[in-house]
Amino acid sequence: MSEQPSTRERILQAALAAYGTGGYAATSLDALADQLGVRKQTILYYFSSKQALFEAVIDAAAEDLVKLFDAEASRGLSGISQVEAIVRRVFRLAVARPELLGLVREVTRPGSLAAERLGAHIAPTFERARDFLQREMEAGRLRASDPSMLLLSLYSTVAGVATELEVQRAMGLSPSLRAAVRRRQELIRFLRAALAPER
Amino acid sequence: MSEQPSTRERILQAALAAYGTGGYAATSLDALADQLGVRKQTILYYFSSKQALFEAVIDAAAEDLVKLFDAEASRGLSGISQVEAIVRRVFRLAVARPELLGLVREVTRPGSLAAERLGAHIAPTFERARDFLQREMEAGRLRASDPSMLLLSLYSTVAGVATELEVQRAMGLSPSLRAAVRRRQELIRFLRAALAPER
DNA sequence: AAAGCTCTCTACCAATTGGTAGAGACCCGT
DNA sequence: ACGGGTCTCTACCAATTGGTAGAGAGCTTT
Repeated sequence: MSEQPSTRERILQAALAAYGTGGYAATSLDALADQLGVRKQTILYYFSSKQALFEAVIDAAAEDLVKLFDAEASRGLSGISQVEAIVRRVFRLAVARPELLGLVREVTRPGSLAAERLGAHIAPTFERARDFLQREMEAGRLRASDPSMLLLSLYSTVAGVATELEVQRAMGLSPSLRAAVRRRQELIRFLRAALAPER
Repeated sequence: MSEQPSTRERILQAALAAYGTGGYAATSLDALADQLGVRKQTILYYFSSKQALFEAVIDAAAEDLVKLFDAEASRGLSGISQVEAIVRRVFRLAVARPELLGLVREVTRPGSLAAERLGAHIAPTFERARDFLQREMEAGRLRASDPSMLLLSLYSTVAGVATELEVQRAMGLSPSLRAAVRRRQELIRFLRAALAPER
């Protein structure tokens, strides 16, 4: 007997999907309500304004993301193995819930008012990741470089390969699941080469 | 005596900037017109609808991008040097015209109607890039891998590092110009490591 | 000077937007 | 039976949206 999600939860999920794919501005409350089989005023009962809904969506998404990464990071792997585990996790996420990464893209738009909000949630996780990279570099298990910068490169590469479906289509890459798996393997080879310490 | 841009050109430029940063849906014709000191109907005189303006913006942006890359690619460098030259070029572009890369992001949204249009413009350049990578791999000047996939990784990494300003801020990276230069150097080291053929 | 073309404007419009006010239905403990 | 939450609804509203119709100003051509 699976508990059915509350109306509030359903609204959050639908809004996350819509904002994460179509974008915030392009998603009207009416459209959202229609899709849920509910009146717009029901949404405004749970969330006092469109902006408030957006913020709630960001909070929910951030919580999911942080939980996911922290779970993966706490397994205590080392060096490239840990990076590889995270990459696999992100790819699984990109397949299962593409709208989550899409929302991050939406929020990190230049001038976005919501970027700070997401940043505040994720900052601790970033810091731990950076510290991890630094430790591993010092221990000689990763190629030495600027950890912040490396983290940015990793984020860009993984998020891009995982989410840029249209670009992949334009490049003639198949959007099938099997192809995505191959893509992940190629990416991991790419990252291994970039991260392996020099001998 | 520098020729001043025509009204049509000014509209295109302003629309490119607005769509490339705030996004298509979030930019109204009225806002655009205000910013240009012109009435909305003037815009609709040159471009029959908002959608038509968007398409014209995409065409103009694609032309700029293709011209830029082709110029850089025709210098006949080889292997990593060529990749490095492109990366430098993209960074210069990200500083000088951030809205151009922002527009690419906007257009490559999932489900975007305009993605095909941009793709059609850029496809030949992609193909040439892929052929280049393949040749260089066969010649042993780049690490062997899937050229399409490598191209996607390169695009994601470079575009991300060059454009994800909010993410960089969240990671505690300074947005100053000097910091951007260091960032580019770190990225090039990262890519060199990833691309260098195995010895 | 008249006709025609290019360009920007004023005046509107119907549809959609986010949001307010408040009624009614359901469920709970008393 | 009843009063008080909790929830979803109908009814509206002012502002903004993309878009139409057409006048008029300034050219150039005849």
